Amino acid sequence: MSAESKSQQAYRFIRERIDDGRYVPGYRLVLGSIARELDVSVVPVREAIRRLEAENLVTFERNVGAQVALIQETEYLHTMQTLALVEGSATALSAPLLTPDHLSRARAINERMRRTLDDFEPHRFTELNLEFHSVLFEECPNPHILDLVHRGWNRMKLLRDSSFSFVPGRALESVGEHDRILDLIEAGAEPLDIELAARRHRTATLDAVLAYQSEHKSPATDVPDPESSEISA
Amino acid sequence: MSAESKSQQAYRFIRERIDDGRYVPGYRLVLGSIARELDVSVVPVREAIRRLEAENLVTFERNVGAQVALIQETEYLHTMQTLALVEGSATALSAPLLTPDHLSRARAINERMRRTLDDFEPHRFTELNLEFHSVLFEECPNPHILDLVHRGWNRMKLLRDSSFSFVPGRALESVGEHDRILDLIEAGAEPLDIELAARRHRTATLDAVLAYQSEHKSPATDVPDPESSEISA
DNA sequence: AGCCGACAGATCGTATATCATTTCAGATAT
DNA sequence: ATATCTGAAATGATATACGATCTGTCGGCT
Repeated sequence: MSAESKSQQAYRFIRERIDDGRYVPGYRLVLGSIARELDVSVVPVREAIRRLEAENLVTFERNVGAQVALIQETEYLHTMQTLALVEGSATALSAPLLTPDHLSRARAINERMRRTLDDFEPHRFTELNLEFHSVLFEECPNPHILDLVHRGWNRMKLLRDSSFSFVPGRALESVGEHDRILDLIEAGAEPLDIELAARRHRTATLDAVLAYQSEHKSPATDVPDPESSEISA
Repeated sequence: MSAESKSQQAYRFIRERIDDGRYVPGYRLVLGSIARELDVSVVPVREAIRRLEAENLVTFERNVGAQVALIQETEYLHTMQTLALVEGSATALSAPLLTPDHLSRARAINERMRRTLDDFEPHRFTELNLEFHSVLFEECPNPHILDLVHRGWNRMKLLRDSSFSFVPGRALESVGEHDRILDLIEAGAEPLDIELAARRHRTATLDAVLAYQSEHKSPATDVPDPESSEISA
């Protein structure tokens, strides 16, 4: 009894690989290859790719094929701007519903983040950052907004280049802002104040990233060669 | 030379019917029937439905089939809350980019809205309302946020019951708020003030709708009978 | 050498066919 | 009369097959 349809299976298969970076942006998704790898026909794979396309994780061009979405800088800006908006709102909506338990868990995660700064672990820092906000959003009463947050995060993950998500000088400030947001929530601040604080938290990170980028004079995003990231059979 | 793939054709076909109400919420989308009607096979139709599913316009259950999405009251609340958020942001982002031409066009539409109130034309009013905001969003620099606005509108359209989108006593206020928003933009107000004004504009409408609903004691949303809304061949 | 067109391989797009699951009507038993 | 069973019809899910389109390469021409 397969509890999961083959199209769902294909969806998870591809999605997993995009998330963990095995399929980098620009990697070409060939229907036939994926179908063979999963031992299914191309029809369910097409469906899976269509769904990923609707989620903006892959682009699909007629008679050409699909590839993991490439993020351009301007695209990145728009995504982060939207993310700031929905994260701010999600935080404000959740705030009045958070229990002391939530808050203490969030503080604990934040402490761990602080510790990852001593050892230099950008990847772990980023992970914990998502965990931190996930705790805050656990009680979010509006699933739509939560869904938008997740979409934003997924798009962010398409940037494997860590310089897009971690700026050394910025990390400490970020941890401090987390604490301040928790303070606001604990103090029962106005929802709008919480919303704007959370929003600024994201936009400040964005600004830091952009400053860091231009400072380090990174050349334009290059398209990775699909072949070079082929999965070894 | 068909510039449009059959799956896109099927998508537009269904989408059109959902938008204009021929397929009411709850209407069952039978793959085979739609395929025959379009004289294509079921494969492209499935793809089209998957895409609509990703847009939350239809629900698709394994081995059971697809139907036009049903909106529950709580769902409606979440949608409107999200819409208030993204419309507010879209308005604020657009504001500094609007030319006098945009503003005068918006005012003209708003005047027409005022006129529809004399004659009782709720449907026309709702149409013009979308037009009004569309003009404001023409220059929106963030396509993601604009996309979210459109998704919100589409979901709103699933509520064919006009009492969900038009409250007689509220309409006049709404027109007044439009003018006030335009005034703010024209005066070069702070983006945040514009954002909050636009947000309140939507939430106020929502509140009015809910008050109107409970006042008129509408029974719980009922699931329309798919058969009763069959298209006459 | 560089440009252009034809060919071949790869890949996508869709129709058709078959299998699986659900649904529902009608029969049967309690 | 109600509940349950059963089997056929409807519908969805997937595999396979074939045609269409694209892409890149090879050879000829200027």
